[in-house]
Amino acid sequence: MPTPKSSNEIGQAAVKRARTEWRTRQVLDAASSLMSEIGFHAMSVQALAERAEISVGLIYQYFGSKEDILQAVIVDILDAYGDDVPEAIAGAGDDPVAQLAAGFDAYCKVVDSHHKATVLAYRESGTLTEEGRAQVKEMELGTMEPLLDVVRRAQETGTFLPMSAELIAHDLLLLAHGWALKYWFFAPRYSLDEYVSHQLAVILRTLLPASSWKNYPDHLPTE
Amino acid sequence: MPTPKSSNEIGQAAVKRARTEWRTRQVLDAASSLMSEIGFHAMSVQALAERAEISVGLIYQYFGSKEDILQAVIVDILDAYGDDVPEAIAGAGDDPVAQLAAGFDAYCKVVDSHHKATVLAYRESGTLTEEGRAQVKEMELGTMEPLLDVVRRAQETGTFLPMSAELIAHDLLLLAHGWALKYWFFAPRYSLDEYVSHQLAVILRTLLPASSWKNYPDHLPTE
Amino acid sequence: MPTPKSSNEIGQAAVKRARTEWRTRQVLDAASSLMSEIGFHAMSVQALAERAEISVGLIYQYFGSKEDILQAVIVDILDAYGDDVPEAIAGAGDDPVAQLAAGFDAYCKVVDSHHKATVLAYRESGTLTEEGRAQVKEMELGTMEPLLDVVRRAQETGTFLPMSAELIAHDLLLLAHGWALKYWFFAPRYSLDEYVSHQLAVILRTLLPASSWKNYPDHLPTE
Amino acid sequence: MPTPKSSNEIGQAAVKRARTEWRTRQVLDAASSLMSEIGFHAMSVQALAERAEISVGLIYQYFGSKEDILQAVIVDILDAYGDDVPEAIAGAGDDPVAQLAAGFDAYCKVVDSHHKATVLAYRESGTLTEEGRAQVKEMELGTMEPLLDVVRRAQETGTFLPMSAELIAHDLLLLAHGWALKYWFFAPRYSLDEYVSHQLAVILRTLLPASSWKNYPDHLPTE
DNA sequence: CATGAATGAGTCTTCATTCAT
DNA sequence: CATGAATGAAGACTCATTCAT
Repeated sequence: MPTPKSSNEIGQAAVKRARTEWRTRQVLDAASSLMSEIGFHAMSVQALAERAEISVGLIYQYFGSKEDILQAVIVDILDAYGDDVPEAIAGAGDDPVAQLAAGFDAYCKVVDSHHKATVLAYRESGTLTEEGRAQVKEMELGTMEPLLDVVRRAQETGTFLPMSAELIAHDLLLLAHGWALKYWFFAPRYSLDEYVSHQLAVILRTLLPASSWKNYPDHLPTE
Repeated sequence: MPTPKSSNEIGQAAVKRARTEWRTRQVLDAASSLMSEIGFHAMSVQALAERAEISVGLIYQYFGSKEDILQAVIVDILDAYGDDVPEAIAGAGDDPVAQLAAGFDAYCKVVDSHHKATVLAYRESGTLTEEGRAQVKEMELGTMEPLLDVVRRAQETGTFLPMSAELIAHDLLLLAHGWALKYWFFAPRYSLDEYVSHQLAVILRTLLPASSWKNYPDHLPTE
Repeated sequence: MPTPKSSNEIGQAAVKRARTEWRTRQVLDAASSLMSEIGFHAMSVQALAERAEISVGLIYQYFGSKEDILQAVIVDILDAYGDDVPEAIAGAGDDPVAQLAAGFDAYCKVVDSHHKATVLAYRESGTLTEEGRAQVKEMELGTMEPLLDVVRRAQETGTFLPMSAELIAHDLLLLAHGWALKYWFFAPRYSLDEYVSHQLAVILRTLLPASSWKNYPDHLPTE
Repeated sequence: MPTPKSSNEIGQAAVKRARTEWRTRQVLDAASSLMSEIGFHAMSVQALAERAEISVGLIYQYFGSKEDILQAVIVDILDAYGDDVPEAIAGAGDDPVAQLAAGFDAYCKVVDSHHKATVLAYRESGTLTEEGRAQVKEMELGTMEPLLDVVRRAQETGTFLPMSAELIAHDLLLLAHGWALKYWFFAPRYSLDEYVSHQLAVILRTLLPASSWKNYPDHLPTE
């Protein structure tokens, strides 16, 4: 006996979609925390189901395989950068130094709030399929893009010295990720702000001609 | 403790020890390459045995568990730093800039030649036991020590600016490891030397007062 | 805890419970027969699964380990005594001799019907954990209790001679178990009834004063 | 180069034989204690070699397989009865009651001194091959023989009542073995002598006509 | 004789995935 | 939709046995 199609069918579909989204999020969050704690391989799908308060079978209706979950978790983190970093840059006015400072700060804040998941992404990306890995690599390069743009534009206007913007952008990423990768070392010794200031100064002393350092007393200590 | 056989008993013991060492190395090398390729968890002990051309049982005579092998592989890499880096520094004369350049260069060369295993160490150190992880952490800090010393001594003589030597040393490590962590990105685009020059310049511009840059034309481009 | 389905939810739960019980019994019976045939250690879990017509994985959903199965099998046998022996005694009237005869007979009948499993319990109890062994010991003493009670009460009324009731009860157990332990010798030569009569007579001639033997012509042959 | 055959070749052979015997005993003793502690299956040949202070390879020159060792250990115990029990009976004079008492006492003393190995024989005899088991069964019946003979002869002279001598002899064995099988229960509560007296009395009250009990005040308490 | 390094088949156990309900 | 019972392939690890030295 087929379901009677009532007039509020659209409303029901919306409810359905919302529920699906809610379930997916629940699984993703549970997976993220569980994997961070014990790692992808040590996490059984049954354990994940328990943590997510969902049945094993249902998980397999949202995700095709255990690996798909890992993929989704990593993508989920990388998505976070897409929103926050450009927003911070956009709100930093016209000065490229301020833009870079704001962007890097935002980037590091995301790393900090997801520091376990960030390490997870480093650790488990080798577990993904070739395609999955490719997607993650591409997305990661994408998170770098806003910072890269700031550097390139400032080089064009002559504010930053000419040098490989790519390398510099990678350094920024690496130093930001470093906060997560060596969290056990840094977190007990430095505040996130101290860490960010230091690393930003390192990069700015490379990017800016020494003669203009004095214009940025907030970011570069006078010698 | 039965009857001693003959006068060349010591020779026989030496042969035995040599064989043991050779086997251990065989396993370690096979494990390192196999784990780098497919990861620790995906590597079955059976597969390791085949790659090492040794029986499964014998592996367990040298290593207590699969995890012990991982631990040994990681320690094995970390050992490589202990020899090369101090030697490079010692052979670099009295100038701290030259020392840092030589040390960092040596460090990066080790990273480069073990770049897969270096990534492995990042990836899989979470798989180790608490003690194992502690040992690895400590050893890793140990690899940093020689570079840290150079920085500290140069700060005392006023050659380097005063700042957190610890943070700088960690940056050096991170940037060196970055070569391995993003090998897929860097290696096709830059030579190792280019990478090293760039990163060294970044750090030196931070450590050296701008007024002394001109004294190191090899490491710092004139603006 | 998702939406309750319908009014027959309780019925479904009952079905589930029944299936679980059935499976457990399936495993226990298969294990009992297989272990009796070839021993605990020679029985692989794979073989057990095949005999029980169940998958290996499912066995581990009901039992935590192979040893748990052994424990359960032994406990299962010991449980059989708890029901039959007291019932037989209760149905034997007021005469302690009749009670002892009925109890011992029931005991031996249980031994007979589980003679392989009884030997199994002797053989493999050393394989259990300390706690498992303790539980089995205690349960075994429990199976003795009803017979011990009969003896003690009859001693109080003077029907039985005063002597260590404990030793007598243990003798009864031992002689009953003897039927299983030396089944290969006894079974082809004597019927169970003959065996029981003989052993009961041995014990009664010890417990009863010679003067009262004539009152029990069914159990004690006149000289 | 073949061994030079010297004149004291016979002496050397004797030395060789003695050494072999000594090694065999060492293995047997180590096996007996090790198996009693942890069981046959839990005992690895390598562990046995260590305990026996002998190499693994050498064990396999004296015994064809691990099971052979078990067989040898059990036979070794059963041999002990062959010497002691007949001797005790022979030294007990002409009275069958005294003979039985002496024989049973000797039997129990052997059980007591090998109580762990006795349990071992019960536990692990199922592990033997068909032939091995047959040999052990036969030998066990052999240990019963001397006691069986005493009973039969006394029945012929009318000292003991006519009844199945076989059953009685088995009871004696069972009760003797009971000391080992329930050592954990009996040993802390009774001395071996008390145990033997009790069990002997049980059997004698069955074998002897009540009218002759008074003639054996040492073994049978007057009512 | 004596050693113990070497083998590899076989064991218990886990867990991703499916599917009847 | 949702469940979780059921599956069985695959993995780490052990250990009886052999054999070159």
